[in-house]
Amino acid sequence: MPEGNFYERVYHWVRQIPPGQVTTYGAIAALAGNPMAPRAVGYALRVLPENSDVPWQRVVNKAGKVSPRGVDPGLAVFRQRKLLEREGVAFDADDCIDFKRFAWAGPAG
DNA sequence: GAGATGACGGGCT
DNA sequence: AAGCCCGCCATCT
Repeated sequence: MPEGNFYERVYHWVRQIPPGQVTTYGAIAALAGNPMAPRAVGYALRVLPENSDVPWQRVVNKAGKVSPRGVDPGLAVFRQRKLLEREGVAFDADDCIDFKRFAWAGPAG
């Protein structure tokens, strides 16, 4: 039993993201029932272990970039980017992901 | 119970 | 176009 149902919802929707596709914190927040709680989504993903079954790496910010976090933001971004590239997600020279090509359309399709 | 935190987003400058 | 400030939320201390 999770402490809050919100976390469970976030994890549920993030698990729906197929490999090679990405979505935003805002989109997950909306799916979880709180469109104005993208920060809470980040908080939920923050507590996940690296070996979690939740593909947290497929969630990026609205700018199409990986969000820096932790004591070593550069390393964290590097590792997430590597995971995504391994799935086929491409980054441009500005470290941005092209949503036109890799954005998750959502549960509806 | 109150104050502070953080992997965001929108609006304004 | 890029950067700064404010507001939003759930959670933690």
